[in-house]
Amino acid sequence: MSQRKGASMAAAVTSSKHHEDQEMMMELRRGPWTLEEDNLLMNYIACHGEGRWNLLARCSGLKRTGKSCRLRWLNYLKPDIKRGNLTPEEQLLILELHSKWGNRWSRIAQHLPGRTDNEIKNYWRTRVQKQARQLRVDANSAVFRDAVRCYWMPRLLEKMAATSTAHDLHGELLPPAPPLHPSHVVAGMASSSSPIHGSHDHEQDPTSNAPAGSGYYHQRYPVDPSPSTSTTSGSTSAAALPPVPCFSELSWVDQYGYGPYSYTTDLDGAAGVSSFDDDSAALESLGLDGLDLGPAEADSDVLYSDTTLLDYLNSTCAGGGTMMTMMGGGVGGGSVVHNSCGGAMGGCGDDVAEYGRPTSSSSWRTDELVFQASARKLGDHQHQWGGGI
DNA sequence: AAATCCGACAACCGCATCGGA
DNA sequence: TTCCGATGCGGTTGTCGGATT
Repeated sequence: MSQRKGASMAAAVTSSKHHEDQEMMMELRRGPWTLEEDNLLMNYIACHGEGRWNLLARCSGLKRTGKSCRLRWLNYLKPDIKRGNLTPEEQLLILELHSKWGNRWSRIAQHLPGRTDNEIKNYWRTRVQKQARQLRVDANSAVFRDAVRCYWMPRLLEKMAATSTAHDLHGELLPPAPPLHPSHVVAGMASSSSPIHGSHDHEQDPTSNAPAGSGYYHQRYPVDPSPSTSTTSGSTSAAALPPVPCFSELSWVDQYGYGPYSYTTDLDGAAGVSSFDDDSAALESLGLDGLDLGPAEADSDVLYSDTTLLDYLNSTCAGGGTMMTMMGGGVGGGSVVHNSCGGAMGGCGDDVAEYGRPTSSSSWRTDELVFQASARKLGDHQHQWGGGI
């Protein structure tokens, strides 16, 4: 435990006026929750309901603070918590809402049923801010947000469109594991005091067979695979998301030909479409979907030369400008985002070597390189983020 | 094979706000 | 009006497993 925490604990203890409080503080458990603790908490809430967390902490037999109990419940045990990777729709929504509200995680979370503010916050910090760090720009800067809009968001839109047309959403995005609500665990839970580290359990591919002894994975991540029975808060389907103009309405993507890569036809001509389609298929095969860049492939640099990816970026951003106009109108309530991306992206090809790491490095992800190159270019233009607040 | 690094996320902390006495 | 406990929010840290060296 860190010195900071140790000091804070000590300070809390010494500031306590009563020996009882001191004793209680000394006995307080911290760190990962055990199965038994989860069991206790769920049982208590099942009987008494949520709220009055300090009372709960005192009466439930848990040696935890009310705060800790509340957090455990809200972020982990609550029945409608949705587990698993964020869908492209959700990622897009987060990017857009964050552009409007900033770090108002709880407010953003309200628009993503089943997702917690903590989860969204972590997503932002681990995925989005990572990109910003690599670019050496502030994640809240206009430059970075433009880059997100011109590269990232179109990618997510493509992914969404591809997913909606090529797959059953539920088959693609939902873990097929049978639903098992935490409350189901209460009765049949095996006695165990071993620490639980959910972050590692659920990092496993939900679609893969759970390894032996990983039953808690299913206990942790109750998902209702049936659209007909899913509730708004518990569903993972895109349809369950609140109606957000543009982003959640995939229909216009198809309607306007903004489905997977088709819009490049108008912008780059037939010659560009061919190689582009090849790349898109390959990109798809790698699982590159916006920020969720797939694992680095040993031959990825061979498959996707910078030139081809930059063509892709040029196409995407040029189209993205148009798309952003639509986005700005839909989401921002009428503000129009000018097509700055197409121009800004015009010379990206020359900048990859300048800004990116050597492409011979297998650990370097070409997508990131292109993303950063695009962001650098955008830095020359300093366009303001278009989504109205 | 071992050591180290890194990504991801659960959990904790401090502060702000709310609401009742 | 003030006090105080409960709750909510956002920032930060600790820990783990996997990837890399």
